[in-house]
Amino acid sequence: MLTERRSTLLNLIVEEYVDTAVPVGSQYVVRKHDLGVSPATVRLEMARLEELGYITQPHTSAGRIPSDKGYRYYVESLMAEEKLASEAQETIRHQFHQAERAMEQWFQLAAAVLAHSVSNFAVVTSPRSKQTRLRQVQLVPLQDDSALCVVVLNEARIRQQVIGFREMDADELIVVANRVNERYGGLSLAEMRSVPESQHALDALVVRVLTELMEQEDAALGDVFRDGVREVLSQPEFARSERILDLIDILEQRTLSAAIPVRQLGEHEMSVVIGAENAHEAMRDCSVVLARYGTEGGPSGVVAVLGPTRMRYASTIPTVRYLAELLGDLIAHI
Amino acid sequence: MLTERRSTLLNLIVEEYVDTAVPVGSQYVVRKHDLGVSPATVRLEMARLEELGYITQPHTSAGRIPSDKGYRYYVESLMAEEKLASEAQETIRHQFHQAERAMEQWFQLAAAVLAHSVSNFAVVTSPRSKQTRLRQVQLVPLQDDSALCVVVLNEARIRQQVIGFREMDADELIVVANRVNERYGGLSLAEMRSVPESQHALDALVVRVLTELMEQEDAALGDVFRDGVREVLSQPEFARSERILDLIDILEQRTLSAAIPVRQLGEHEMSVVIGAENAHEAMRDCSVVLARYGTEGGPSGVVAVLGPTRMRYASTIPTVRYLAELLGDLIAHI
DNA sequence: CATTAGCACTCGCCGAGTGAGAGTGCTAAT
DNA sequence: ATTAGCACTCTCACTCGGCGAGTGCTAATG
Repeated sequence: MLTERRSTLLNLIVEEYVDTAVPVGSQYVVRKHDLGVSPATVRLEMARLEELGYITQPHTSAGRIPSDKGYRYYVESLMAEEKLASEAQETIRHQFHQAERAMEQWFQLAAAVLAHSVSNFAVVTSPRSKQTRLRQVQLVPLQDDSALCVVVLNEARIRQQVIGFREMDADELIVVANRVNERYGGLSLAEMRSVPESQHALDALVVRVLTELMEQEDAALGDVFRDGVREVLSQPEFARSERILDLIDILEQRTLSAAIPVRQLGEHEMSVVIGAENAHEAMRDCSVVLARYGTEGGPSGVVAVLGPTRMRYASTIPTVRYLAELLGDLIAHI
Repeated sequence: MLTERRSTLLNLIVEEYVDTAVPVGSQYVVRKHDLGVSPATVRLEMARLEELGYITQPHTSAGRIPSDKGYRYYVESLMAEEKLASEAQETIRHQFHQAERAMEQWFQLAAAVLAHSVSNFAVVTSPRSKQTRLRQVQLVPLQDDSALCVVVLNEARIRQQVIGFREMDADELIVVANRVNERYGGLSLAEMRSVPESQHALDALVVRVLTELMEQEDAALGDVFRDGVREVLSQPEFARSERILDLIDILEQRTLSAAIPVRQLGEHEMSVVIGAENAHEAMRDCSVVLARYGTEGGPSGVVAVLGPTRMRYASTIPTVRYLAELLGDLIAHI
C-alpha cells in the first residue's frame, strides 16, 4: 500500500501522462495542481515511488512516466471511472437502431463504434456457446456433380461448403437433407457421433462433412471483427517506430486470438492486461481491455480494446463495459 | 516515340530504381551496364528525357527517378514481362489444393498468396455476375416470434437476415419457404418484381426482405478479401511518412472500392493505374495492377495489387494475371 | 523529522556549421 | 555527335555548443 500522498501523486502522474504523453516533472505537478508542497518534496516522493517500481524515468533529467506496475495500481486502486456521458450512450444506442436488421453488421458496427469512441483498436467477436449444435442443413444443387451444403448452426451461424457427388438429382438432395435434419438436427458434435452411421451413402457423406466442419467450429473463436488500425497508429508512441509493423501484423492476422487472452475470462467479467503482462513480444507497450458479453451459460462473445499502455483507462473501461452490456442485450433478443 | 538509345536508358533507369529505390545517376548507369558511351552523353540524354517528362530529379544534383509518364511508357513499351517461375506456379497451385473444399477461404488465400508473392497489398473480390438471382430460401425458426431467413443466391452467395413475425409455427415456415422458392426461385430482381404479390401475408413479408437484400447485392461488389498491409508498409516510401495513415484508411475501409477502379475493366482484361492517375489523393505515389477473372458472361471478380509506383511491374503483372487465371479455372468448376 | 531553498549536474533537443560525396550542367576540344 | 574537364549544387551525416527542463544532494529551517 502507498501512503495517501504518494497515491495522489501517482494518480496525478498517470493522468497527466496519459493526457499529454510527456514525462511529468516535479515542478509541473506543483504548478498545475497545487498540493501544498514544494517541488523538492515532490521529487523526494517521486524518488521513493521509483524505488518501489511504480514509475520510471526514460533518462536521467527527464520527468517520470508510469511503469506497468504503476498503471496496474492506478487501474485497481486509484482510478475513478468516468461515467459514460448519457449523450454518448444515446449516440451509440442510436447507431445500433439504424442497423437493426442485419445481424452480421452488428459486430462490425460495434467494433467501429468502440474504436472511434476510445480512439484505439477494437475487436469484437460474434457470440457462440460452448457447444456447437446443428440446426439445419440445406443442399442446393450447383452443377450435375456438386452441391452447396448450407449449414445453419446455433446462434444463427452459417457455414457453407461445396460437396462433390458421383451423380445425383435435385429431388434426391431434398430427401437426403430431410433425412439428415431429422436424425441430426439439434445435436452437438459428440451426440452426432453416437448416432449409428446411415446406410445411405449420400447421407454418410454429408454427415462426414458436417462433423468435420463442426470440429473446426468448436475449436475456433467466433468470427472476429476489428476496426481502428488508424486510430491506434496515430498514437504518438507508434508514430515513428518499426514496431508498428509487428503490431499491424497482430492486428491484421488471425494471430489476434493469441494476442487477446480470451480464455481466462469468466462470464461478465472484465479484464485489463497491461504492457509486459501481454504474452506477445510486440505488445510490450500495449494494453488490452476486454469484457465478455452474453447470456449466462448461453452464447457469449468478447469485446476488446487494444491501445498503448498510455491509454485512458478511466474512460475506456466503462465504454467497453457499456458495449458489452449493449451487445448482451441485443443478442438476448434473438 | 523515343529513340532506341533513350528507350534503353529509360528502361535501365526504371529497373535500377525499382530495384534499389535510389535515384539513378549517370556514372552509375555507365559503370554497371556498359553502354559504349561516357557519363556525359548519358547526362545529355537524361536531360532530354527529363524535358520530355519521362524522368525527374528529386532535387538538383541527385540522380533521376522515373515519373508517372516514365513508368507508363515502361509498362506499355519497354517492359519484358518476367515469366513466372514454374516452381512459383507450382507452389501457388499447391496451396490451393490444400484448401480445396472451403470455397470461402479461396479468396482469402488468393489474397494472401498474391500479397506475399509480390510483396505488396493484394485485394481479391469474390465473383459475381451482373445480375443477382435467387436460388433458394430457407427459414429457420429461432424463437417464437422470429426466424432466420437464409438466402442462397447465385454463385453460392449466402446472406442471412433475422425476420420478426407476429406468430408462427415451424411447419408453416416450411410451407412458406417452399411456396416462395417455387414462385421466385431462379429469378432476378427485375423478374421478381413483375410477379404479382402473394396473398399470403408471410410470403409477402419474406419477399419484401428478399428484394431489399437483392437490391443491396446488385449495387455492391463482391465480398472483398485483402492481405498484405504489412508488406506494403515495409516499402521504404512509406516507412517515414504521415501518408501511411491515409493509406491504411484506404486499405482497411470500404473506401477500397473507390480506390480500385474496377468498373472500367472489361472481361479478361488487365489494367495498370499509375501514380497520379489514381482518383484518390492519398494514392498519388501508388500504383494498382488489376485483372478481372471469371467466365465469359458469367460471374466474375477482381484480382488486384496495390503498391508504391516504384513497383516491380515486370513480375507483378504476370503474377496477377496468373492468379486471375487460376481463380477463373477454380470457379469454372463449381 | 519532514520540508524546502539552493545549487551543481545531466541529458535530450535544436540549430548552425562543416566536409564529403554524388551528381549535374556547361564549355571547349575531339 | 561525343566526351573530358570543371565549377557548382545539394543532400547527408556528423559535430559542437547552448538552452531548458529536470534531477539529486546538501544544508538550513520550522
